[in-house]
This record gives sequence, C-alpha cells and structure tokens, in this order.
Amino acid sequence: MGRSPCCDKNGLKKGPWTPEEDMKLTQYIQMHGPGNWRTLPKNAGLERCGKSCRLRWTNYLRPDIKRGRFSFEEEETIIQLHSVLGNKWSAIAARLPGRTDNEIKNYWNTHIRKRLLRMGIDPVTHAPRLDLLDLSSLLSSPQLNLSSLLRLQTLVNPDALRLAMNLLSSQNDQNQLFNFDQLQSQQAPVIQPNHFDNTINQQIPSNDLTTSSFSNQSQSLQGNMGHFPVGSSNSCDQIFQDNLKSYITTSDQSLPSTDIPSFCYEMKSDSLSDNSSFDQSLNYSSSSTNTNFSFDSVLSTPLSSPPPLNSVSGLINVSTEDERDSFCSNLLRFEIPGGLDFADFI
DNA sequence: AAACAGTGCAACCGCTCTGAC
DNA sequence: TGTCAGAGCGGTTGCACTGTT
Repeated sequence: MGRSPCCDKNGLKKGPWTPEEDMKLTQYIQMHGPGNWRTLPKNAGLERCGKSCRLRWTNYLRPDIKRGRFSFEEEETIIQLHSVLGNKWSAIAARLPGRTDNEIKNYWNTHIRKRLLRMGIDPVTHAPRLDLLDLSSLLSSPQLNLSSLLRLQTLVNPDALRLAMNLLSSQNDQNQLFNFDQLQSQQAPVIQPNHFDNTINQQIPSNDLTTSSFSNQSQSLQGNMGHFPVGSSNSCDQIFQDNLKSYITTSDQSLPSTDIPSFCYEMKSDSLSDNSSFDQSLNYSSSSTNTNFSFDSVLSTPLSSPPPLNSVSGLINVSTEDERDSFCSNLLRFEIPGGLDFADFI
C-alpha cells in the first residue's frame, strides 16, 4: 500500500536556481499547469525535487507575484493581521494579494520585528514590553499602594510583579511584608458581572473603539496573563461573551483608558484562524482613517529607553488622553468593520 | 583598499495534516 | 484501518550584498 517515494534526494540539485531552470519550470507549468509536483521535475527536465520546484514556483516564479518593496498600506496590514493571527504567514499572505507567505515572513523578521523591538513592543504579543520597564520608577510613585499592586497583578508578568513587591517590601518602613501567593488567592474573583456593566457605562469617544486596541490589548494580556484566573466557571464565560458582544456592538461606548476589558483575557489568537466572517471583516481599506500612523513618527521618539510606564496605554494609570494615543493606540489601530462577529472567535 | 559586521532574502529543513492507496 | 506521499506551513540557514571602520 501507499505510494512510492516522492523523489530520490540523492543526486538532485540544491541551492539557488539558475535562469535556465527557472525557464524550464515556467515553460512546463505554462503548458501543463501546476500540480503533480512529484513527476514535474522529471517531465520538465529538471534535476530538482518536486518540493523544491513547488517552492520556487509559489514563492518566486508565479506570474501574479508582486515584487518590490512593501507599501505602507501593506506593512500596516501585516502588523494588524499579525496582531490577530500571529505567525500564520499563509493566512496573512492570503489577505495580501501578490505577496507570498515566505516574503511576508522575511519582511516581518527583517524589518517590522526589529522596529517593534526598538519601540519597546513585543513583536509576539504586540504589547509593550513591561519586563523592560523601570520598576524603580514604579515603586517610587506616590500612587503605589496595595490596591494598585493588586490591579497590577492582573496586567503584568507575575514574576515581574513579584520582584516589584519584594522590592517594595524591602523599602517599606513599617516592614510590612507582602505575600504574593496570598494576594493572588485574594485576587481570584477578578471578573465580576458588574465589572462589565460599569465598564460599558463609561463614556469614551467612539473612535477609540477599534479592533487594534482591542486585539492589541487582548493579545498583550494573553501574553502576560498566564496566571490570570479566567474561565473559572461557565457562568463567568457566558457573562464574558455577553458583555463582549455588548462591547463590540455598542459603537458609541468604549472603555475608559484605565480599565481594560477583562474579557479580552479570553481572546485567543488560535481561535482566529481561517474564518469566513473574519475574512469578510478584514477587507481592509487603505483609504480608511488609519493612514495617519507612521512608523517614522513613532521612531522619532527616543529609543534608548523603554517607554515610560504611564505611556503604556490602558495598562497602568494613564495620565492624559494624548499620552494614551501617543504610543500604543496608534500602532495597530484599525476600524471594526460593521459585520465583524467577534462571537465566532470566542 | 581590506576586513569586518550587519542586512536582506531565497532556499532549505523538518514537521503536520490530508487524502490516496 | 494503517501506511505513505503530497502538500502546506513555520522556522532556520546560507550567501550575496551593503555599510562601516
């Protein structure tokens, strides 16, 4: 049973393709069409593995491939899609006509990823890298108290918070010791039904309701909130979903800058793979209002140090609206299409 | 001008999934 | 039903090119 081996790798050529090989492959596919990669090399007179032929064709020789530099709109789209899809290069490429997954992957790794890192943004989670923040400045804040620490616990890497609390306890004049684990147990019932109602009842300009901030925050939290007690009960899940729908569909309401929707914690990029409604929703238009964002403008800010704590939009007390908009919010902002059904992602 | 470091990208590797046998 | 090749995918490598010292 089964099939004979695809190809005998011994003796097959590897490495860069010559123009002659490209011509042979192109001419053969133009005559016979792509497919049946197993027999193609032999029929086309190529001493290559079928897999190599397929890669050469799909990544380089295909006539519909767009060569050259990525446009700003393409770059922006890649970042936005990556914030939702992660390293699903093929899924990203499917939404960028003329671009291959390999090309996008290379462009991400060589350009975009480095830019995000220089900006202090984790290219994996699209979140500000809280691990780089200066904890000493946090600890010196007059606003720091047990309450704020409890709040922080839901937002930052637990290890980082543990370190902060250890430092704080060592600084405390009254020698008041904090027990992280104890705090964690006290903090367990974080998601409460009223939380959502209170959240939605607060007013924020409608243009703040963007999937960028949404997905950005959700992914950042996913990355940082490995210990967050989510999904502890079915009823909580149901409340989460109901309120998420309310949040999405209530166009003139959004979240206060200091109050991240807890339901974001449940958003998982894995569940955002190929999805018809999502495909339709991501018919991204470069003529949207989002084209104001510029990497250069962001990069013009000093890069020698991590972003200040108060510029971490939505995570920790943000002092002004401008500060909130200045850093993260613009980075990945794009409008929520009307037909976007986030319930499918949950 | 040479040596070195950094960058960009084509191509390969290895894995998983799917469907034919 | 199990095996295997085909196809697809993400990660990695190798090399040519460019910039810097």
